[in-house]
Amino acid sequence: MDYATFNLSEYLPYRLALLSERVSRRLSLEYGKDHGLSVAEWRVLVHLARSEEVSIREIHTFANLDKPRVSRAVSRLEAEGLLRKEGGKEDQRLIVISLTDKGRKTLAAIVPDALAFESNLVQTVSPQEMDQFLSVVEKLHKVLDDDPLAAPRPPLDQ
Amino acid sequence: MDYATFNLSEYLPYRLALLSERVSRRLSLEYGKDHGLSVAEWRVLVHLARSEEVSIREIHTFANLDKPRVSRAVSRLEAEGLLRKEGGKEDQRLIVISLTDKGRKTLAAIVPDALAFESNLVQTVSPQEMDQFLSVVEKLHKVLDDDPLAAPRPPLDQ
DNA sequence: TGGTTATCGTTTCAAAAGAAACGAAAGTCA
DNA sequence: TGACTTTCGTTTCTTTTGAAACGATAACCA
Repeated sequence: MDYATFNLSEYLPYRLALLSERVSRRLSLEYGKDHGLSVAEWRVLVHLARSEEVSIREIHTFANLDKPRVSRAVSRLEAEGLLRKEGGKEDQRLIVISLTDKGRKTLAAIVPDALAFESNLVQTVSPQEMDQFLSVVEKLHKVLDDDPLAAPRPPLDQ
Repeated sequence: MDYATFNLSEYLPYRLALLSERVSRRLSLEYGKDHGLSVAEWRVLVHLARSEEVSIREIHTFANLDKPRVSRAVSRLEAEGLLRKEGGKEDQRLIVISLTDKGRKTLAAIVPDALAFESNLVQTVSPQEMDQFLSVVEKLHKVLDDDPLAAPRPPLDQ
């Protein structure tokens, strides 16, 4: 009957999910309100901010989104004129995705808000505290990296 | 063009989501594989571990699940015989949910695995590091608590 | 070279999600 | 009392999700 001592609100996986869900939901108001973007569309767009030409596969790998989600997000962003899709020249299977001017303008409008949101969020956390926090995050990831049943960690974006 | 320096993989909300998604997905294998539980069903069940009789509303409040999700998870768990639903005596609107013996057995089987998963996850993190980590988590929550647009934080389970 | 295998992006399809509306049961208050 | 409001859990309805299958292209290799 030992399970009676189990406390959900102190269970680390739940705590991580709770914080992440709260932050994500609040953040999505930031880019969803004015620009009607979903989480997937936001991630696709900001990934494009740093890399001029990418494939679906690359976004899938770097932004922790499964292939169908990327495919759909890219199609929607194309339909709204924020990016363009072209057939690959070298490899015909690949699709070359790049930002349009409208996409660049949208990014230029959203990114400062997103950064301000992050700054506000961490306003009471000192740089040392954040370093230590992130080092714990890294340790948790490392354990999962060694677990064959865990999803692989996306590579760092450059 | 300042957005070109934006790096998704260093953006805190994304880092939180990435870690949480990786942990949750791996954990769900633990209780999903043998017992076929969804995240919502798992949360409902472990909330019941500590409180004998609860309502849908209470689970909704404490386990960070919206009402339809709780309602459906409870119905499925009832269909599988892990819990029972009874009409409230005092307040006829409330539903009194309690574990069955089968539910208790399932909990007794799953909770040790879940705790072992957590122990394994934090194996390389010292108690002090975890305390500091959780204090940063708390600081981030506090900022959201002051934000009227953020979802309210669920109260601590006792 | 030709046959097999792997990878690309899309689509299918069944299940899950969640905002909104709902009926039913309390609570409020003139 | 009786109208109005609030809260409970469920259901409706549309959208999203994601595993699996798919056709198309490229890579491998005997």
